[in-house]
Amino acid sequence: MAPRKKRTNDPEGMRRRVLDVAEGAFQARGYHASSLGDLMAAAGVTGGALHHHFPTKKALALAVIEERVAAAVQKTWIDPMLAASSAREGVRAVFEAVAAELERQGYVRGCPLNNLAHELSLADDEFRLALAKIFAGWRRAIADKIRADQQDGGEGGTDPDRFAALAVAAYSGAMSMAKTSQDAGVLRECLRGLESVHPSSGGLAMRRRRRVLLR
Amino acid sequence: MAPRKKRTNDPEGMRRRVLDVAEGAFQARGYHASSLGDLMAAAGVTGGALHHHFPTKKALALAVIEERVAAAVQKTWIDPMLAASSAREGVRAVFEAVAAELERQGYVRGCPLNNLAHELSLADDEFRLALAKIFAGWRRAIADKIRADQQDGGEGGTDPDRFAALAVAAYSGAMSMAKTSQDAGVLRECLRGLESVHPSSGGLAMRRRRRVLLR
DNA sequence: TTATAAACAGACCGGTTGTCCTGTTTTGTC
DNA sequence: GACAAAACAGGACAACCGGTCTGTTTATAA
Repeated sequence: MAPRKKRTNDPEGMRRRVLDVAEGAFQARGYHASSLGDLMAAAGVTGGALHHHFPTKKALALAVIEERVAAAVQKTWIDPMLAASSAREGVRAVFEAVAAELERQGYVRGCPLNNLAHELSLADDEFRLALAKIFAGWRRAIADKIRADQQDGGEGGTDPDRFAALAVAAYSGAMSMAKTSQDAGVLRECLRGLESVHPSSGGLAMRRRRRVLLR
Repeated sequence: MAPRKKRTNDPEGMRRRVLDVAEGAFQARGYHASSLGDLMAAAGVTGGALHHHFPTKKALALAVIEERVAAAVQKTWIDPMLAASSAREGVRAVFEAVAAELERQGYVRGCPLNNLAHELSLADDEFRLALAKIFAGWRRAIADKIRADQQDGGEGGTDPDRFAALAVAAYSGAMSMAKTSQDAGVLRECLRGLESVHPSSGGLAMRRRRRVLLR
């Protein structure tokens, strides 16, 4: 009786559990509002174990950013973009999918990347750089897709980097508003607006087209 | 000699000084990262005085949101929009002005509204509502300007609410990226993208135009 | 087995945080 | 001038935070 407690070392599992809890807490409450005590309790982890895997709170946040936030962007945006038949179709699909998912769960927690970016970018350069890297990869994926479309004969005069920047900005801003109003509708509104983006006048697109025509 | 210290009650001035400091600190470091001790020291205010004007930290933040953040949006966006010759020109002017200002000061602190919205929207419903109200007024100002343009014969098939949502989202998201990369250039990229928004196909615009043509 | 390091437990500590409370001074009113 | 209320000063405090420290248990390799 009184079965002796048996401990089983599972470093990877413990690390994963901590990251799971931290990812959720940072997303829902933010970095500063999440205490290590809360995380320890939620993950069922002692202080010694937590400190063993993540010496400081900053190290934990950095791991969340580099492993979890980056992965979330990859899964939500980059993978669907690679799989899409075109850049525009990919953007549309992601907006729709996210809006539908938010409406299904009836609650908007916001974009993980943007949430942390706002709170941590000015606090620490290491945070800022890690976050900026994810933004850059996100934009690059969209721009590359536009370029691929153009090699296939589509997307005539659209400037890839410009469209990518606008798509990411529109999504980020729309999520910000959706979070504040707790209503995913604005995502769809912004998508409709995005779909009206065409290189019809001015800018680099015009210049490019002209050059081609003069040849 | 030893001139007796004379105190002069100046409730409004003291309140203003506290709000000034709090506005700056919340913007630069965020709500949770700004302690009342820091604010008191920076404003040269004692605990008693602070507590007299703002019973809790939350009350202070609410005042910052309702008085300062709302005023900032009014000054930066709504007033220029009202003064502009058209909605598109107004949006362009604001983007350019903000980008130029950021480049002048060589530092991007981000959008006050978005900064606080991300940190506080999920923390407290009172915060969230106050912030949502400012977002709504911002979008309404732009949409109203589009409607005014349409009454003057311009902006044919542009959907006012849709364009307004996209403009606000693009600005918010662009500022988010600018803050993270500490580079205002993305603001200009997004502006160029926004300028390519025309009601040329799909959506309500298409339906409207078709209806006109069929008459 | 034995040595060796990694993995984990849990108490501990100095510093900070937001708030409250008791006084004192100033201001307005009769 | 008397008096009440507002404005302000400043200390006290309990809760909490992040980090450190020491000690124990588990896994690994010789």
